[in-house]
Amino acid sequence: MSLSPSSPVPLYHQVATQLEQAIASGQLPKGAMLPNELDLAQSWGVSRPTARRAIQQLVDRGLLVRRRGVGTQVVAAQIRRQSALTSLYEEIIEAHRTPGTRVIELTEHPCDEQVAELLELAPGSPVVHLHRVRLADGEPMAIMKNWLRPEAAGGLNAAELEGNGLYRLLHDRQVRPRVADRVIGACAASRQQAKVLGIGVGAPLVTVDVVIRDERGTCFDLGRHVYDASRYTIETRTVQH
Amino acid sequence: MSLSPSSPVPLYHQVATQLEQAIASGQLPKGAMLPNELDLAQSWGVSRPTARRAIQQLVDRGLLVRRRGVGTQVVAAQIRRQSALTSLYEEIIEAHRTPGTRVIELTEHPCDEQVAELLELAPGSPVVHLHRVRLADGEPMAIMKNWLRPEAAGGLNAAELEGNGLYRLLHDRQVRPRVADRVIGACAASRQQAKVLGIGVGAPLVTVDVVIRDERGTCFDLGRHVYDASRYTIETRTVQH
DNA sequence: CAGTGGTCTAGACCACCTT
DNA sequence: AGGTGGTCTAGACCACTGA
Repeated sequence: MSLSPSSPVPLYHQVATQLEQAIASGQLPKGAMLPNELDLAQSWGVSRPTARRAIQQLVDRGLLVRRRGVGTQVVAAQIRRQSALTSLYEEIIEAHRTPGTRVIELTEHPCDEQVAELLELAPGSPVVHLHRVRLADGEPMAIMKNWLRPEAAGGLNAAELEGNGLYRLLHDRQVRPRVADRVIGACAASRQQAKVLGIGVGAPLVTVDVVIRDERGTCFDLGRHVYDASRYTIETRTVQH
Repeated sequence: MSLSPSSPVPLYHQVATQLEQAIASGQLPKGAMLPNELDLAQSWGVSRPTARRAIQQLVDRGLLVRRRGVGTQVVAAQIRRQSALTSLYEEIIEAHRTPGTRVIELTEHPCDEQVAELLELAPGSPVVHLHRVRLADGEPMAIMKNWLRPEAAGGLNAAELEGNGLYRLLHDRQVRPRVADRVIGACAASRQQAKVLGIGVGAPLVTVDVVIRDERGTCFDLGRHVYDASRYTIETRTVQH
């Protein structure tokens, strides 16, 4: 294991990353027991708290399981990327399909009451409204509507949205999502939705309403997204502490 | 703040709990800045690492936000219970509705190949199959099918399942869920599903496939659940690190 | 520049599990 | 009894923010 103590990336994170790779590569197969903390810390050349922190990171993600008095065990080689706050755009790429976007609308206009309340703006303040259709391999897959605080979305244009995920672009503008609240449900496709997605009226859709906050705790994005249920599912992993 | 150093519940958790209550009660309103770590640690009578750990716990749940060089701020008074691994039974109670269960089937029989692989059993090994309809205020809300390892579900009977959530009963048998992988999607109600749920054929359903592992990393439960989308949504909170 | 949170270390004690 | 992970402490240094 090769660590750079002077690197800006923390030691515990370097350790965790390499440990994760050892699991993903099968070098540490499912069911394998790890050495104890002191041995690991010594072999990594770090203190016990630092070693613990690295291990804990993988425990929190469900890759390792620990039991007091027993030891640390590898649960699964599976390395599901925590879909987290990443955009659908990246998910499509990871599935080795070609993402695409059609921008239907990108306007700035006064917001209604409901949007104002959630974005913590005065009613009637200007907000950026974005309406997209997301494609995978050229076929429509999702209808995505977003309402953004203008200071976050300023200067966005349709051209760059066609080639990048929204969050990628916001990231470049120093807008970083931190907390995402989602409400996931289902509904039947309306006539309009069915037409856009190329499916039948009444076909099942997965709906996701999302509220995104930045590191200051202020909400800068509301999303109302619907997905063709035959083409998309949401995968989550929860770990009990 | 009153702490019991000799209590079996860790200090950092006692602190976190009381801090959470202060936020929930509005004593620390949304947007409020907390004192710095050293002051907090001193006022709580704990060391800085312990204070940090308590704070971090709330940061991970999205209640607090921290910025280096700036401070710690309350994000939201909202205290969404992380639906986590809890059963629908508890969720219904929290919504102040009356839960109910109809046990349709509770049998032990040889499993098919797919179930065997996921439960890590030899094909044809006996598994417990459970088929329930969940009610809220007497109205059907979800159809839940589960396949359980017999050593986990041994001795379950229909009577106790009518009055308790499955996980409550497993908990009493020392079976504790640790990692849950969920795949969430949507589908249209079949004729049979529609009849059971009292909705129209083709009505949208939320589907959840779940794989539950215990602290040893072994999978002891598979679930295939469908919910009436007009009555149920899934709420999640994700925090980016 | 002063103040904040982020990282890292060293060592102590304890609760728990296995044998 | 011996080994494991879980908790807690004390103190040091650093990176970042804002005035």
